Amino acid sequence: MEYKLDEVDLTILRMMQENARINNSEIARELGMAPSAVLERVKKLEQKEVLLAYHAKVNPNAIDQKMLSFIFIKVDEIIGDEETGKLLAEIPEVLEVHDIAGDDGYMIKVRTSDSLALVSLMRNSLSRIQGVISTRTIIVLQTVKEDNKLIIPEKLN
Amino acid sequence: MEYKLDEVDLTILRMMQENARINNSEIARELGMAPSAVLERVKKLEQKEVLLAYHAKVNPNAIDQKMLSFIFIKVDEIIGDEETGKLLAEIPEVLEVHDIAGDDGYMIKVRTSDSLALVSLMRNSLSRIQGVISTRTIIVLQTVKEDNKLIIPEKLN
DNA sequence: TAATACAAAGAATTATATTCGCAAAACAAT
DNA sequence: ATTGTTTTGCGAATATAATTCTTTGTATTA
Repeated sequence: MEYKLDEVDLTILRMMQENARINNSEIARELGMAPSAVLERVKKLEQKEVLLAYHAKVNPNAIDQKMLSFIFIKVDEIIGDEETGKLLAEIPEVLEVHDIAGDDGYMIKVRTSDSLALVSLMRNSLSRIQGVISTRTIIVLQTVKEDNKLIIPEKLN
Repeated sequence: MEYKLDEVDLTILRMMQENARINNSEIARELGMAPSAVLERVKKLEQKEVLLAYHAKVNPNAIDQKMLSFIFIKVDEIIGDEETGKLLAEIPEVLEVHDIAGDDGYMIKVRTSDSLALVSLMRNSLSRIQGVISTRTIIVLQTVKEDNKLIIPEKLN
């Protein structure tokens, strides 16, 4: 699909990326246009799948998800090609699944309560997925930054 | 800080994580309580830093950010300890900065328009940061899943 | 130039957010 | 237990915002 975003769209995206709960009226004020027009824009951006979702960022520590790790997963390319990624994505502790170059495998981002939960996840969920040959785990000691806010340019093209 | 979240709080978190633009009235309906009470809860959750932010998820392709990579950065531990992470976090293309175990270094998540922009970022931004010894780059071919929705339990403790 | 979108404005309506006072419940201390 | 204190929710009132719809202007295209 084509996008063709103008400056108004980009401003909306910038404001909503910063605060998804901002109201249309405030965006309208900022842009100097009517709230109804902003609403139309937003709906169009959703419909064009430029705006994909609105997520509240929950503090992991508050709900006892203190451990973060990344796991590299080597996959038997003959058996599980597309399928393995989908199966990985179904695991709720797995927040991200990336198909990576080079090692014919995936890198996944996983949140668990602690290292025990991580081990059990690896034993019970990961290794039971067809095509998974080996794993290498990266433990995160501390996260300095974690907002997935993109750089939204002033103008496109 | 202490959290002490009850079932009502967890339901609110679950609903807002799924859709940050949901309105208090709908949460109230779901919970069978008054909208004003929900509002109070939400404000308290924000104040306690359980709810950290509300982000719109923007389609990277729509704004010409087609390339995703992870970079492992080895750091001279004597020079840049805490400082290096902060400097990395200041780069707008850098979406995440994680202090990782083992290699005394960081892993960062980076979005750029293309590989050229990635190279220029590494030359101009990364290597100029004090303490950065070496880098290893992981190129993402395709992302299967990327929602950072946590598992919110039915009950805590 | 006429016809066809397309986008925005503005008014009207509906829905939601927010405030506030009150009451009930939970909690703590003695 | 009982008293005092804090917390939490309710419900009504008001303010604010979302949404719908009609109209108007502006591009776009044949």
